[in-house]
Amino acid sequence: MIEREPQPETPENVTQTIARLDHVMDTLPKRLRQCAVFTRHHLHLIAVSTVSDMASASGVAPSAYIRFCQAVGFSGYSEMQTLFRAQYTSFRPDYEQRLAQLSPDVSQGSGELLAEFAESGHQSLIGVGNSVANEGLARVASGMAQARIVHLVGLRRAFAVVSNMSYLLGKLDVPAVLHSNIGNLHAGLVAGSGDVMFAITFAPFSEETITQAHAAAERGVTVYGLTDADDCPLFEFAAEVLVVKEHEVAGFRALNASITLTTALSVLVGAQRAKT
Amino acid sequence: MIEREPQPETPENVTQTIARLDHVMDTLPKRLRQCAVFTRHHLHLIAVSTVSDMASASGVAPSAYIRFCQAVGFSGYSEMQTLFRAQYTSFRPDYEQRLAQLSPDVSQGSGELLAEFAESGHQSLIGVGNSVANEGLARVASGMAQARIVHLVGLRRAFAVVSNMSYLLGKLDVPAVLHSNIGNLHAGLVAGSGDVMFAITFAPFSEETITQAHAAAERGVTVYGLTDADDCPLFEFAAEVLVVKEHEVAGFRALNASITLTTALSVLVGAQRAKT
DNA sequence: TCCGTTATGGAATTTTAATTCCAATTTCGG
DNA sequence: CCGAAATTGGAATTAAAATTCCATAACGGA
Repeated sequence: MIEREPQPETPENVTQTIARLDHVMDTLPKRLRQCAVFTRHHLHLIAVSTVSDMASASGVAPSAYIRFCQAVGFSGYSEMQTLFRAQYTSFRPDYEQRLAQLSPDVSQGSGELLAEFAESGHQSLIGVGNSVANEGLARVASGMAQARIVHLVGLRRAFAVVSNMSYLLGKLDVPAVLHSNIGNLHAGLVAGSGDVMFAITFAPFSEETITQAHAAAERGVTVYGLTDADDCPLFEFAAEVLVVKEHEVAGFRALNASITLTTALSVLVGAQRAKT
Repeated sequence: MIEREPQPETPENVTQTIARLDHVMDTLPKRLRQCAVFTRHHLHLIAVSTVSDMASASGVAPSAYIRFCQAVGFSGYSEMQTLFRAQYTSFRPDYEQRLAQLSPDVSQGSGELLAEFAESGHQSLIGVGNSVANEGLARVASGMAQARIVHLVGLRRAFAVVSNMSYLLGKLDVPAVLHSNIGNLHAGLVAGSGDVMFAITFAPFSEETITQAHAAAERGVTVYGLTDADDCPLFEFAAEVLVVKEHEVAGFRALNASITLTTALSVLVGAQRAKT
């Protein structure tokens, strides 16, 4: 028998899996490539689907899908699924330990840490493509597109996210105001009829942000929100609240999901506005 | 046989499930209550776990866990799990459609766009882990850790990135100043001996940022940089320049790589500083 | 304490999913 | 247009998970 390519090693995390996927993509036969293409765009489904689900979604027989898993370096579907499920169960025993040894020896760990954050970013992004947020996104976008002015509110961790939105919306000629609390301008009072507010707050929720959003809502301003927890006070008065789940490393939550979602949102708003 | 309580109806969504959980909580016997308590706090695990997983996590036998599911109104664990999985696969009905339009690339829907950006994020992150920047990262981190004050400079697209660094460094007790150009403060002139500047600029490079960084460098301040192109002017006078390649969608570059890299950097600086 | 009732854990069973195997089909070099 | 090699779908098998059953234990009222 002809010597096969050096047997690929089992991917150990999402990052490696994606890398290998991209790598083998071109070398696979038709059906297996279908699996690769579909899977690449629906990574988040792996954790909650059976082989048959993934196979039929890929337009392929279950046996083919398993062959695909093997081509990517796993022993079968179960092994691959375990890897993608791990992110939800990530109170993994060794996780806290690993991070505990983070501070003792930092110099050695700089590459390691970066890789951890990259991995964490991948995991955050996997969650972003699906779920409820999708549907609400279109509604929020069209609401914002019709606004006279969009008020952006977000403090602390959320500030970077609204900064980015502010930049993007500006570039797209969408009238937007980035509210910082410099100079005590109170967004809730500045906003007027026909305006829309987009407020971002992550747990533990910023009092200031909530207050401003609430004030705006009471003045009849449509408030949209983005948060990372189901018990966010924004739900009480916002017209729509988007939810992202960010993965975290060593207590530092990533921003990948939030930034990606809000970037897409901004572009949607810009596009919708340009049309009118 | 004595009339049992009116048989609870099957919850149809997560909201109803939670409601019923809270409702029956007090009426359940010991073991089943354990299930309720654990499950209430780990709802997200249901979609990706087996009965045995949930049972042992609740400290209970599998059969008990199933009885618990029935007490909540489901026919068994499978039915409950299906409900929780649905939220990840809510667009599953049109799987077949998707399959059809798979190979020719996406037509723009809001969901599709989001998926594009998520994809773009993955690609950016892949680059971050293995690039050359790795090695420089440790040097930049230790340089920043020894600084009296860290000056953060970045405009336009880069502003969101420095905002985030500012937040993180603050949380980590690293003295850092976020320079905006509000009030015409010129970072290059404020920075003094023993300070370090971290400047971020992406192509096309911000004149303002370059000027400020240059001025600082001339005054003897160590300048570190982050950019996305090899011809960045920062290379001329910065002590070290990190490079990230951001992927782009429809002309909008992502920020995933930059944010991930700078987050890791910030944490490294914080950790190193805490040690001394 | 005793008895009837309810609750519990684990073994036995059923159901469903994962994987392997193989015959049929396609692909490609000559 | 033929034959070898690779690829594929589906049937057969194996593995695993879900559910039921039952003997035992715990509980609560007389």
